[in-house]
Formats: sequence, structure tokens, C-alpha cells
Amino acid sequence: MPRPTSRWIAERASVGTSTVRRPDRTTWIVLGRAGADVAVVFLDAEDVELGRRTVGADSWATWAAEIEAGEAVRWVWNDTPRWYAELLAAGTRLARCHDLRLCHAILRDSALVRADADLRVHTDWDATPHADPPAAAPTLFELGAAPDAATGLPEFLDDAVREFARQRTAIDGSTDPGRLRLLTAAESAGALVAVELRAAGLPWDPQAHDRILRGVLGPRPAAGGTPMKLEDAGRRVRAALGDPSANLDSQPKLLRSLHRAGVLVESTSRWELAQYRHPVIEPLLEYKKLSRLLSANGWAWLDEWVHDGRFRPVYVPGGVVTGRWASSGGGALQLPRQLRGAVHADPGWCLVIADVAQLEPRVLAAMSGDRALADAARGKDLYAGIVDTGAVATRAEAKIAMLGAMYGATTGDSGRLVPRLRRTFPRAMALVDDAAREGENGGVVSTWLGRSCPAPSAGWHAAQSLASAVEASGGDETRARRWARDRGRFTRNFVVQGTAAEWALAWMADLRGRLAALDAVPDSDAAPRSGAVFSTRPHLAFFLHDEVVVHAPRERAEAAALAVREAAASAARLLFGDFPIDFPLDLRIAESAQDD
DNA sequence: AGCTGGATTGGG
DNA sequence: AGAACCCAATCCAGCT
Repeated sequence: MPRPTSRWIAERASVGTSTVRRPDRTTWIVLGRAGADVAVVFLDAEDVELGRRTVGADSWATWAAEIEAGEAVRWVWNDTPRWYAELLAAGTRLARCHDLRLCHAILRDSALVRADADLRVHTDWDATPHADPPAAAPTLFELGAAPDAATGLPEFLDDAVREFARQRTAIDGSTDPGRLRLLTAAESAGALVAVELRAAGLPWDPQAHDRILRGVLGPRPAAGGTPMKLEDAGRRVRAALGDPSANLDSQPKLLRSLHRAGVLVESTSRWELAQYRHPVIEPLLEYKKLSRLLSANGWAWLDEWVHDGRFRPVYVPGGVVTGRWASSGGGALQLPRQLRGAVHADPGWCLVIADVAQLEPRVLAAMSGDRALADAARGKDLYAGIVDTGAVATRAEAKIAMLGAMYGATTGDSGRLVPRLRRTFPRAMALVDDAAREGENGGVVSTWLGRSCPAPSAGWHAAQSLASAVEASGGDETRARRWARDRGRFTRNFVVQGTAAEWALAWMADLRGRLAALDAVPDSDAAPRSGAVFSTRPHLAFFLHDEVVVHAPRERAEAAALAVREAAASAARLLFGDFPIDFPLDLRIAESAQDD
């Protein structure tokens, strides 16, 4: 079918009794609320307003789908979860958006943006939504309900139009508009992905989860009961302590019990306990392991977070200062490897599981333009490549040296090995060392695409001034130095971790487009639990910093895997152009995410 | 009763 | 073993 033109759309896009046309030349569509309706403004590429309309809240998803079928547009709105969850529930997928809240946060803090930019003035756009997205996708009936009541963000059309103009001005007047355009587009695409991930869900087999729990803990106890094997371990611990009433769940009480039994640990952490020889150690470590599994990902978690064979966590794009995602509820970013066997494709479907090997050092090589490190990274294993340069003797040394360089280690094996990397990869090491120095001096550093770290707090500055005063005490100086070094380690890591997060956003943004373009599998006994938008073709199902899981009909698995690889290559080009850096993937196609 | 912070352990 | 960066979730203790 030929791609519809915008004129075709203008003639065709009518909803209900009122015809709502999209003018020619439209590039941006800004959304806001107008009572129960959705109000829209059409803008062209030069920000010239082409017209305003309102669309009924009960029909705007259909209208948006028709607009989306035409020439490329970017939807502009205050907060992606508030709008896009509704659209997906109604079966409308969008390709591009501009999330005003997320982009505001980036531009407000970016060192690339002029200090006197209008959007630096504090407004409601600095609000952080405190309400989670709706737990269940809203029904069409609910679309008219005020979607923004809980966010604290401006919700009306003129607010959005004005903020959008401020953001465009800030980008255009910045020291590098190209990078900030990329970053705001990538961040916004990530916002779409996060909503899609939640809507589609991660295919989860509750029976497999239950089998794992039963194997480790014993049969599921009655509500409030203690699983058999946990009870068992607890009994053995109390016997070894000679204290039948010892409380194992309270850290201070457990510590006292251990002391009474002659185990003079300073904490009850696993690594410290493991160094002692005493009959209580083995069962106590076992108890802690089981207790952890039960409380973090036991049957209660399963009941709360898995429904209809899907784990639907809440992702929070931009939730970490570095630009990484955070999660809120469900613990999506902390799923223990132990439970991966519960991640299981639907019948007739499979999983494409891919992660980037050594993402951060590769990003460092590219952003610093360090050819030697890029050469060492060529192929599969960057650490083996470092050994081949002769900088260090073993792969293990290469790894802790590189991690030490990116995290700012100064002591131990890691601190000792970093100087060797400095000789072999001077440009890469200079980049992180410069970032550390800038941070120690109170400065601000930025990622490759222009996300900047927060400025130091007033307390930090005060400590530094105090230490340089004539009457400063030794304690003042020690504290100021420690805080300066702490901040140096933070900024050192910020530039690398943040740029890696940008690479991952670009990877996913490109990937979701490729997956959406794959042929549907209309006759498949497809995965309807992922919702209408995702039930006939491969879709993203999970994301974790440097790893994605795609859920795909079996006959599209190879195509999806190719899309994952091509998207990685595309992300590398988008960020680093022709610089010769590889981002090799560990990729496998399987029915279950269980490690082999 | 509800909040906060510490300790611990899971993830990268 | 940890170190050294970014986190979240849980439980308990201690506070208001």
C-alpha cells in the first residue's frame, strides 16, 4: 500500500461528527487538555503554528492512529506515561514523541545550554510526577478522566506550547544543537519504550517460578507461614548458637547472638561471616539466602507482580542522575539470576536475549577517540584485547584495572594496575582523569550528547571554603579533601556511565522502529496477553542497562535477532559516526531466559 | 501510626 | 574479599 500523503490524511482523518484535519507541512503536534477533550496545536519545522483543534477524549486514539499513518510527525506532550499508556491500550502505537518533562530536566541542567536560557527559571516543569502510572491500562471509558491530576505538571495546551518553544530555543542557542537534538529525541524514545515495555510485559511462567521457589524453599506455606527449608535452616542456626529463641531477622539482635556464641563479627553481612569458622556460619548463610529469596521474589511478589503470564514492572526513564533508567515497583532492574528460568516465551514464540559485552569501556574508547583502546576492543572480548597489548598479564587484571579506571579506584590491586592502562591508553585515561579533576574542583561534566551532572551542593562548597581558610582545622581539611575526591569519582564515572546510557537509548530507539516494521504474523496463535499492538510481531519485553529481551513469534526470531544487531550498529554510528568501535553482542534465541 | 535511616543483598 | 561508580527492595530500629 502506498504511503499516504498528508493531504490524503487531511481528507480522511475524521472522527465522529467533527472532522479533524491535519494541515500540510505539520512536523510537531503538541497535546494538551481542554476540559474533557484533547487539544492539539500543529506546528511546522520552523515552529509556525498551522492550526488548533480539539478532539474528543473517547476518539482521539483513533484519530492519532490515522495521523500517525501519514507522514512522519513528532508528538509533543507533558509526560509520556500519561498519554501513551492510553494510546497503547486503545491499539495506537506511535513512532516519535518529545517528552517535555524529561527534556526540560536535561536542558535545564545541560552545560551546553546558555546560562540565561528562559527554561532555567524554576517552573512547574521541574515537577517530578509522584504518582505511578495506572497499574492497569485504562479503559476507553476512563480516557476522559483528568490524566494529569496527580503529576503536578502543567497540563494545558498553551503551557505545553510555551515550554516547547523554550526548549527549542534553548537547543538552537546551545553550543551543540545537534547533540542536544539527538539526546532529547533519544530520551523521548526511551519514554515510549518504557511505556511499551510495561504494556507488553515480560513473559513470565508462574509455574516455573513456583518450581524454583519450591526447590529452594520447600512447598508454599499457608499465608504468613515459614517455608520448610527456611524453618529448617533457622533451626540449625539456633542450635549452633545454643539460643533457641534467637531472632535471625533483626540485624542488631542477630549480631548480639553471634557475639554471645563467640563469633566476633562486626556486621552480619555475608562476606564477613564467610571468613569465620564456626558451626553457625553455614546454616546462617543458607538462612539469609533463603530469606532473601522469599522476601524479595517469593510467592507474595509473584502474586503482586505477575498477572496473565506477564511481569509488568514500572520503569522510570531518566530516573538516575547519569541518565540510566530506574525502576519503581517490581524491582525490574534487580531480578536475581536465580529466577531467570521463570522468564519464558509464549507457545509458538521465543525470546531474543542480547547484551553488549563491556559496554562502558567501549563507549570510553569511542568518546575519547582512543584508537589503541578501540583496537583492543575489536572483536569479542575487550579485556583479552587489553592483555594482547601487554599492558597487563591476565584478563582478570585487565578487568579490574579498567573498572578501577572508570570508578576511580586508588587502592588495592585495582588502584595498582590503573597506571599501566594510563601508559597504554593515554587518551581514554585522560578523559576520565579530566572528568575527575573537574569534579574535584567543583565543576560540572557532561556526557557525549550533553547531559550534565548536578552542580555540587552548597554544603560541599562550604566545606571546601572552610578548609582553605587560615583557621581551618586538620579535620576540616581532611573532610574537604574526602568530599572532593568523592565528587571526583562521581564525575569520573558520570561521563562514561551516562554516555553508555545514551548508547543504550539509541539502541532501543532504533530497535523498536525496526521491530515495528517487521511483517506481522497474522495467523499465529499470537501472544494476545501483550496487547493488540504487540500480539502479531516481535516486541521489546525487557531492558536492563546493556541488555534487551525481545519476545518474538518463532518465525520472526531470526529477523528480530538481525534487527537487534543492526540497531546496535546503528546506535554506534549515530553517536560516534565513523569512529571504528565495535559493540559486539552476546545474543541467543531461546524459549527461556535460563542461563545455559 | 507513619516516616526515616541503616543494614543487607539483588542488579548493572 | 573488597576496593571503586550508579541503583531498588526489604526489613528492622528508632524516631516523631
